[in-house]
Amino acid sequence: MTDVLSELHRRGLIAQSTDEQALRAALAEGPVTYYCGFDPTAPSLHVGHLVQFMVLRALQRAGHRPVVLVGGATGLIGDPRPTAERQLNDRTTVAGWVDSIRRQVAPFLDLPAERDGLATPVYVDNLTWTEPLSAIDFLRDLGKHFRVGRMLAKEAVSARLNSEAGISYTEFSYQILQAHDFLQLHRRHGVTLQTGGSDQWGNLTAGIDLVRRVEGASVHALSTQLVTKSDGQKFGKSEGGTVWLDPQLTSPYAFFQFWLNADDADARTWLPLFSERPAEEVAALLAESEERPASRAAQRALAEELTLLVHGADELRQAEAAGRALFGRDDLSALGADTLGAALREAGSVTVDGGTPSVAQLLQQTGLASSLSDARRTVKEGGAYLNNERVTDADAVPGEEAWLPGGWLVLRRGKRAVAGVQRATR
RNA sequence: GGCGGGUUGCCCGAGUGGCCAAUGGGAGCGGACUGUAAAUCCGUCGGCUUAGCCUACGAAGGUUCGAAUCCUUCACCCGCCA
Repeated sequence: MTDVLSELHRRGLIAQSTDEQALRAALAEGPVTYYCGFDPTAPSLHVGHLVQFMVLRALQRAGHRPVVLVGGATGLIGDPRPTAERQLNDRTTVAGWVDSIRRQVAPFLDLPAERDGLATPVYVDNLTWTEPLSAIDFLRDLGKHFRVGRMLAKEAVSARLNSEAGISYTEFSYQILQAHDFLQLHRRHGVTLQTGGSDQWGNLTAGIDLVRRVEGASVHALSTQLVTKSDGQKFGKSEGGTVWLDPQLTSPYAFFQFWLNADDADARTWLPLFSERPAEEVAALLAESEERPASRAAQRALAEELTLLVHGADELRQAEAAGRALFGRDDLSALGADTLGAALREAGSVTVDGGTPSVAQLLQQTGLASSLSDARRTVKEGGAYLNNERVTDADAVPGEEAWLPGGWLVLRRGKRAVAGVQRATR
């Protein structure tokens, strides 16, 4: 059995762990059943969640057994964020998100299970055991094991107590529910290890304490390093906002572009985190990036590997081709209708029927501009292009000669944001 | 329950009757430079049928020719006291 911990360390994935000697021994001894939870706070997971999958996959590859929890119950309560109280989402919304996230998680672990004969993941929803829990049970059976002093000392809670926002009793209780999850999974599936983000450390240890008190068993926790950006901004945002894993919310093309556009400094720190290539290959790519930054070797490797993982081979091929076509030096009219159409559909496009709208309207309809005012502003700033030519009049309507083969217009905002407009055929 | 402080645009934060769509900083967006990078500089940064109009400063009312600014009530947050 390979030493997973060493791999995880090498890749910079580990932030903290409980007694590493003991954990290493447990992992070496035989298959360990481990879990990681995802709360449904949005319809989709985003790139920030990928770190968790990297850890889950590495453990699975090393012969251990994954359990994936989707927090149908905890999603209704809300894990305290450092800044402010969460807005509660209604039950049907959360239930819908549980389903979509559950489906989204599948390819990460099911595919290796199927293809490489690794352990098949078990999927659970904590609503199963949290919903039937009465207030009496909650307070008597669980509450008694928690000391308020310790709960208050958790960073997530103390940060909020010291902030203007304060904290509600609802969110204060969150750690008890997550600790309960660990206990339930320990009982039901023999789970002895929980992984999660470094911001989850308090919740992870709450679970360990509860299992020890109730079952007298010693279990482990592993937290992942927070992925950062060199300029201090939050990881996982791009021009269009959050980079989602759901292709409906973030197209495979946009996903690919997100990685390709990473800062040099970021790409180098992210590559070991997100790449499952052998260590020597990663080292070679980093060296290449260092010597010839313009090659963007690290960025390319990230874009290719992760698009393949999240969206599959077909989508990767199309995303790559689209990028080549739209950012190529070639004249747009030199592209064939097929290439152009495929690229623009990948980048995002709209169809117009009837009269052609003005440039400003098209910018807004394609989502390149958030409003008509924004579109006009963009044109005024010289940031709007039609078929690679700068547009100067926001109210101008593209003439007959503007339409490219296949009935396409190529609209661009700034250097990178591209969208297609197709004329309806009738 | 009482007293005090607070709630401003994506975020932080000025503004205490007209010159306020609201100073400043950050983020975002665009331009120049580049490598579809970073840094830097410049511009921009509520919406619309864009030389004009509409909606906005926790919510609802009120005073006033005129309110983010004054008054009343409500909601929420923070602190101190019971």
